[in-house]
Amino acid sequence: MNTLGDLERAVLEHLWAAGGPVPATQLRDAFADRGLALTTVHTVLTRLEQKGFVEHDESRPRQFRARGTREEHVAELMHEVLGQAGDRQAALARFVGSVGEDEVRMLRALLAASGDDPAPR
Amino acid sequence: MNTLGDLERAVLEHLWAAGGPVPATQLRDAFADRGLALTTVHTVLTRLEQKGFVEHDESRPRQFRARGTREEHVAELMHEVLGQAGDRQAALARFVGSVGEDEVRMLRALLAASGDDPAPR
DNA sequence: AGTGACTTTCTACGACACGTAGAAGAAGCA
DNA sequence: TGCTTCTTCTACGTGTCGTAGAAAGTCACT
Repeated sequence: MNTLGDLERAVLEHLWAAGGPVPATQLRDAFADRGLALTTVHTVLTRLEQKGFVEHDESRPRQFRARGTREEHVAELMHEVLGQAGDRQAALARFVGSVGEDEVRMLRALLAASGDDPAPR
Repeated sequence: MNTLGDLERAVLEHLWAAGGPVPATQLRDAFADRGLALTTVHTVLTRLEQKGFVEHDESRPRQFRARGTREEHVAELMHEVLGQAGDRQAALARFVGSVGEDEVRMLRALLAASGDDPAPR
């Protein structure tokens, strides 16, 4: 399922934030506080790629980028988690019940908007 | 966060399904197909207890039970996951957007029900 | 009180994931 | 061609998890 280590997550987070493609060296510099070796960054990127979270092009200094956005990822994870519930309705009810006031409004708006609209992207 | 191994998860699942308190021997028998030793079950239960998922009483053959329901757990996980999103609204939008037709209706009902009611608990 | 059965605790080992990186090979540039 | 940088290969240390043996504790019954 979704097992990402701390560094893996941090790197993926950085790629999400970057938006565009990023060379490994830039990631190493971004985590300068940890003093990571470039090979370490490469290893992590390779593992993230194996897990399907990252891809790279074939330019000389390779450019890495996240596949999908952080929000897509989160939504997907929420689905996976919800899938673990025996009673989906009950789980959704609890989720909605413990969500903030503002978020409830947000949800109402979203549900109203996607009224009979099929495939809202 | 949410790191449960396969066996840990299976045991917790069983406790959730059982509803009530369960002795370790019963769990061992429930997983007879795996031929687990009783001590193995105890180890797993102890670890689950350390992680806050399980508790036991002090009766002679100890009775173990899950803290909280599976649905509570799922709802909590969904919150944790949502918390990882930078843009909560975008994540929620994606989540809602990719949820089934029936579940959308369910959500509408839930949101309508908890109208202006504060603290649904 | 003593013995046998069952329960709980302690300790440990193998497997695997992850953080970490050195060493070697490949590619580009001066 | 030689130097520099990038990429791949391999590996080690640590932590978690599945697994369980050994030891210590508790109970019931004779």
